[in-house]
Amino acid sequence: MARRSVEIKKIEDRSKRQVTFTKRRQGLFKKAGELHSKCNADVAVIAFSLAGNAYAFGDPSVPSVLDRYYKAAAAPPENPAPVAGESTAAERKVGEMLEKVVETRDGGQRAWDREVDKLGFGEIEEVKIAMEEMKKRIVLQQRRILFESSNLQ
Amino acid sequence: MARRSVEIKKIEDRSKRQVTFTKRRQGLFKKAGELHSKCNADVAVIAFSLAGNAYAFGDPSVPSVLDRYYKAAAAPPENPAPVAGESTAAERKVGEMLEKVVETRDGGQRAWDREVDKLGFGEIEEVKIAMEEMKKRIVLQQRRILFESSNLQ
DNA sequence: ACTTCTATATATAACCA
DNA sequence: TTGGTTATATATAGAAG
Repeated sequence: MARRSVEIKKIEDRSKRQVTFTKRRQGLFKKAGELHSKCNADVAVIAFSLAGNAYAFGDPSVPSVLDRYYKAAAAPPENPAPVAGESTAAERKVGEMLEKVVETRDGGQRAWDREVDKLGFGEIEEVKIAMEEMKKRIVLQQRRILFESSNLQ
Repeated sequence: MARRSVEIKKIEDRSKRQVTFTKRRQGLFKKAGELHSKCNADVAVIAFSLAGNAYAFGDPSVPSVLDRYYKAAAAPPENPAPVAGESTAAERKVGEMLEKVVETRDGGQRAWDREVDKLGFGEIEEVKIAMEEMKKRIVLQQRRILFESSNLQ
């Protein structure tokens, strides 16, 4: 690359690091664009500067590539959609509760109540925390949907 | 780069294109990793081959970078995270209910029940349908989280 | 298809403005 | 900060196994 050998270690000097980040980011985006035009491959690159600024590049667009990625990652052909991907026991529990409530379409207003009643006393707090996490995810997901068509930089 | 000049145009020969894609993808991922280690920058790269296979690289991980990206894209500094990005009235209602339940951390097992009781008779069905939609999103989201530590490649 | 192996094109670290 | 210039390090197209 340059006048000295590559030195894979972190650059300490803030100013130099900023310059290097900018140059390498440009190079990375250019490479990504070439991969797209030469190989007709969809590609997206996202990078955050230390300052916290987001830079993104996508061909044909960042959101389209990310959507494709989520679909590919979420539904690998050989795994036919295991019903719940919950990662903790409490989250699994919440998933089960939602399942039950959703299934009870005929049902009284007490569907939620019945599900909650089934919980042991100690589970309540765990489930609430899990619920909180899950709600954050829902909000994130919805923000994502809202910004489906937008592109940074 | 190589023995001839670069030719930005699409490579027609399938076999050559495949080889070029693999080589350039590796190069791109390597560059991304260097950007991370040298500049301490979070970075993600996603590429799809023409065959439709997904390849992803992320430091510190693909999902963490994507989450950061969505937050940055969805919450520009002047919009301080509006609590709900729900798109329908029923989904907004579900969001409010979740909020209430989550807030009642002290609370009895009846938090859900109380929230459901507040609904008008006609709202119940709408809320259930919204819940169903939201649950789908949760499942998708959770599948996504499952792939948090994995790097396709 | 997948590896090495070059010859050469590009990218870029250090300078300098 | 930003934008060149240049000397070198890397990346990679094509070839050959």
